[in-house]
Amino acid sequence: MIKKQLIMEKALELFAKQGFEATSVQQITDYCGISKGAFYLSFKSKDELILALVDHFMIQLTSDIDYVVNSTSDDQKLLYEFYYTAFHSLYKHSNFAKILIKEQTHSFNEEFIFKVHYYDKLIEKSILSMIERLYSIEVNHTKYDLIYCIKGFMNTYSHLFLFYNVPLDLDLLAQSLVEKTNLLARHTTIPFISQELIQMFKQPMNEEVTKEQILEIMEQKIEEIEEPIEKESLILLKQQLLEPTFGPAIVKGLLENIRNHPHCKWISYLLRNYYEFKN
Amino acid sequence: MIKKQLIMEKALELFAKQGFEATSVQQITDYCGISKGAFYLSFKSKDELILALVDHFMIQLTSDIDYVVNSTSDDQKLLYEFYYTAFHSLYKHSNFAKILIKEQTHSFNEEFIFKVHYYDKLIEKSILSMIERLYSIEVNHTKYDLIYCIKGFMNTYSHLFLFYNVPLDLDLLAQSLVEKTNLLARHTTIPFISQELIQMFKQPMNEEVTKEQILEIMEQKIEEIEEPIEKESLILLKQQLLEPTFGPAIVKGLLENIRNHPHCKWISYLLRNYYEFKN
DNA sequence: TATAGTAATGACTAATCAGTCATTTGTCAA
DNA sequence: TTGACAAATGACTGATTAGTCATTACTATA
Repeated sequence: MIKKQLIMEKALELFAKQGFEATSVQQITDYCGISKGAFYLSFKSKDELILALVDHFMIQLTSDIDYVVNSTSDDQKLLYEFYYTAFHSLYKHSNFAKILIKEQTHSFNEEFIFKVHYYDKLIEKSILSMIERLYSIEVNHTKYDLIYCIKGFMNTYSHLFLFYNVPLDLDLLAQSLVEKTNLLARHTTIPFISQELIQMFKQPMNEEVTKEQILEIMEQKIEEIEEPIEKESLILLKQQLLEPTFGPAIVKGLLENIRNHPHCKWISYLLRNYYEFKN
Repeated sequence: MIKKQLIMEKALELFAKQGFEATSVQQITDYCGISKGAFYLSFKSKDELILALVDHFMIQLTSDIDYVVNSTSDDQKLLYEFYYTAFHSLYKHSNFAKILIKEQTHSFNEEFIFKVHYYDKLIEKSILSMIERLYSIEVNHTKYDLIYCIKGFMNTYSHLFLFYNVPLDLDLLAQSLVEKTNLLARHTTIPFISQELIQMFKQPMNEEVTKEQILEIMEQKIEEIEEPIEKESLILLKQQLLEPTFGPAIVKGLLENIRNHPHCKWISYLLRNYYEFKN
C-alpha cells in the first residue's frame, strides 16, 4: 500500500512535467528506485495508475468545493470562500491540475474522460446550488450561462499559476472573481447557454451512490487508515450507517473529524449528502 | 505543391480526431492514398507538418481578427464584430482549433509552442488596441485583466461547438459576450492581472517583420497563387513596396482584393501594418 | 538452521513508430 | 523508340514502448 503511494507521487510529478503518454513506465520505476515488475504488482496497467490519480485528487477537489458551499452560512462571504477554496485546492494539487488540463481533451482513455466528466458534474452541481442560493429567481434564465462562466474563470485563471508561474495572491484572485461573478449574475440579460442547451449539461449523472456502496468504501478505508481518531470516527460512522444510534450533533462531529484526512474526503462528501447536512 | 496541401488537409482531420502523437505518418499516407516515402518528399518530418498547419491557420485567425478591429469604424458595433469574426474563424477552422486546444499545453515540440505563442501575442495586441479605443482611459488599470477575460471567453465558449457539438448561433454568442465584456469593462474595480503581472504578457514579441521579409513572402506567394486578380494584385503590391507609385486608394483596393484569399491573409496583415491602414 | 511463502527483479517479447533508401514507375524531349 | 531525369514506392532499420514471467532475494515461522 505504501509502494502504491510512492508510485502515485512520483508518477504525478513526471506526468505533470512531461504528459501521460510521454512518460514511460520505466521512467516512473527508475524515479521511484524500484523495478518494472514491482510497478505491475501495484497497478495492473499504466492506465489504472492515471485513473487512481484522477480519483484521488478529484475527490479532494470535489469535496473541498462541496464542503465550502454547504458549510458557509454567511451569504456575503460564500462566493469569496468558494473561489478561495477552489483555487487553494487547485494550487495545493498543482501537479494534478496540470495533468487534468493537459489530458482533458486527449481521448487516450475513455474511462479517464468519463471519470473527469463525472467529477466535473458534481462540481457543477455545487456551483448551481450556490448561485441559486445567492441570486435565487432573479438569475433563473441565466443561471446555466453563469455556471459556465464561473467554470471558465476557474479554468482561465488557474493557467496563470499552473503554466506561467505567476505568484498566486489567493485573496486578490478570489476578490476579483467575486466582483466579476456578481456583475455577470446581476446584469446579464442575454445568456448564450439557454434552456435548450441545458440538456448538454444534464446527460448522465443520475446514478445515486447507494448505502451499500458507501459501506463498502468505508470498510476499505478503515483498513487503510492508521490515525486513531480518524479510524475510530470511521468505524463509528459505519455503525451509525448500519444502525442509527447517535444524534445529529455526534454524527456531524464525527464527520468533522475525518473531513481533512486526504483519504476520507470522498466518504465525507458521500455521507454529508446522505445525511443532507446542508450547512 | 498540390501534394503538400492534400497531406495538410488529411492530416488535419486525423490530428483533430486522434491528436498529433496518436496519429502515425503511415495513417496519414494511407488516408491520402500515397506512400510513406512521398510524405517525406513534401515534409522533412512529422513536426514540420504540424508547424506548417499552425502557420497556415493561425495566420488566417490572426489576420481575420486584426482586420475586423482595424476596419470597423463604428465603435458601437466593434466588439460585436470582433466576437462574431473570431468565432466565425474558429468555427470555419474547427479541426485546426481542436488541434490547437488539444496540443497547446503539450510541450512535445518547442517550436510549436513558440509559434502558437507568437500568434497569440499578435491577437492580444489587436484586442488591446480594441479595448483602448472602446473604453479609453477609464479602463486603464484593468485593461490587462480585461484582455485576459476576453481571451478566456473565446477559449471557454469555443469548447461548446468544438467538443460538445452544440449548434452555433454566432449572432447570439457575439451579443452575449458583448454584454458580458461591457459589464466587466465598465464596472470592474479589482483586477487580478495588475501592473506587476503585465510583464508576463510582454516578454518576447519585439521583433518587427522587415520589408525584405515581406517581399520574400510575397514572391513565394506569387508563385503559388493561380487566381488572376489576386496574382496581379500581389505583383502590383510588390512593385509598390519596392517603389511607391500608387496613391493610398489604389493600395487599399489592392489589399482588399487579396484579403479573402486564404494564402494571402498573412501578407494582407503584414502590409496593413506596414502601411498603418488603421481603418 | 531449515523451509515455505512472499516480494522484487530485469531480461525478454511483441508491437509500434519515425525516418531512410535502393528500386521501380512515370514523363518528358530528342 | 530511347534515354535521362524526376516522382513515387514500400521493405527495412533502429529505437522505444507496455506488459510478462522465470528467476532470485528476502522474511517469518517452526
